[in-house]
Amino acid sequence: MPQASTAKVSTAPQGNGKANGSSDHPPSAAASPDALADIQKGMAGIFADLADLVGNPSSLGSIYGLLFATPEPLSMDEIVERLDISTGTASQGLRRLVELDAVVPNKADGERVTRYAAKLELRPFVSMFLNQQLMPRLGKSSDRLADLERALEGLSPSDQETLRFRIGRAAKWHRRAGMFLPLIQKFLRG
Amino acid sequence: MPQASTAKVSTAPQGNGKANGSSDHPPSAAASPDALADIQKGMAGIFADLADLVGNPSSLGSIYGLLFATPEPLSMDEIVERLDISTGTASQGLRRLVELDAVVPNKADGERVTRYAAKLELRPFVSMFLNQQLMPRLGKSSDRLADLERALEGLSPSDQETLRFRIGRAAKWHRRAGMFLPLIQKFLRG
DNA sequence: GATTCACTTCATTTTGAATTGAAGAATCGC
DNA sequence: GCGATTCTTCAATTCAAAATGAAGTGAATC
Repeated sequence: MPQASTAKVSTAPQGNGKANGSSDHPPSAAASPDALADIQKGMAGIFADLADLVGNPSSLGSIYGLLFATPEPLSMDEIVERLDISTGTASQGLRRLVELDAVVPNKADGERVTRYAAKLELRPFVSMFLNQQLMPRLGKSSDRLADLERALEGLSPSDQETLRFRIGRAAKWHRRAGMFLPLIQKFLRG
Repeated sequence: MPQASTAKVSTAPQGNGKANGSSDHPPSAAASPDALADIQKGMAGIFADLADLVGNPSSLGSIYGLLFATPEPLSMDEIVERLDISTGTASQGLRRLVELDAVVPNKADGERVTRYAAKLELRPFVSMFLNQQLMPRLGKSSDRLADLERALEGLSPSDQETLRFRIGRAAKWHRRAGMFLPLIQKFLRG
């Protein structure tokens, strides 16, 4: 049972959220105590689950989710505060997200802090998963399968026959997968 | 770094492997000390990695891999011995594999033990992954997204506009994914 | 119906990834 | 330069999933 992630994702609804610099809409028709914070929390949770589904630390997802649901860019400190994570996690997570091109850092002119915004395209996320997680692993298994096929030599003829067939079968699936992934990428692009 | 799994998968190449009941080919042209055991070990490793790639305990993969590379069905004890895992792990792993229809149990007539053989079709494996791991999670996220969309009410008009757009975008990707998975299944079938 | 053997269950332990947080580095304004 | 502020690093900690193994269950044999 893969646990719905993130018992946290900020429990604290303290004062008003919305710590962003510029904008300052008159709170106008604000309904719930802080509806925006709730939505941000929700998004953080959703993306946290998604992240660990594809084998990434869920904090990565939380951070991205928060930014995705935040109109204005956030500083690292704001992220730390809202998600209630450590500075270390935030720092590393942001670095990774920037590498993945899922988040854009922005050190504005006279500012001291760097602020981060989510790129709204999710494609990089997906294709990063395909390229960095699936492809390399598939490649490695294929190589290993090839090694095994070579090792068949030293087998009794009957075992040799059986295993050659079976290894061939496994290899066939690897080939299929290897053909599909690029195909999926193309589909995502279209 | 997801560690290439399974430092074990049986280190011990003790005496002769091949503990299977019936067959007993004259070892004929046996080259390496025990080539069959090596291949089995290799397969166990490959499938262990694959298993944890898709979020299953790697022991599941080891067991399946071993059976996949074993001409004759194996008893639980033989599996425990060859993979050097505990009876508990083997018992639970086999149960799961049988549920997944990846392995067939066979309590032969006058025998006391149940012997297990790998089903060679890998399709069940793949489609199980799609159906039991991906689909449900995607469904859950979709629901959660819908909830968030409803929560937009209590937002300032400008935030509302921004977030409606963004949530819509996330939802679009979910829909795409939801369309693709069945499509992949069909491809696997063909 | 007692004994043996095959298997299951589950409380405990192990393990390894994720997280923390404080110390150090870097950067900026003065 | 100096101090203040932001960010990075990494050894130590936490935590949950996986593995263990011994006690329990059940079935087959005599």
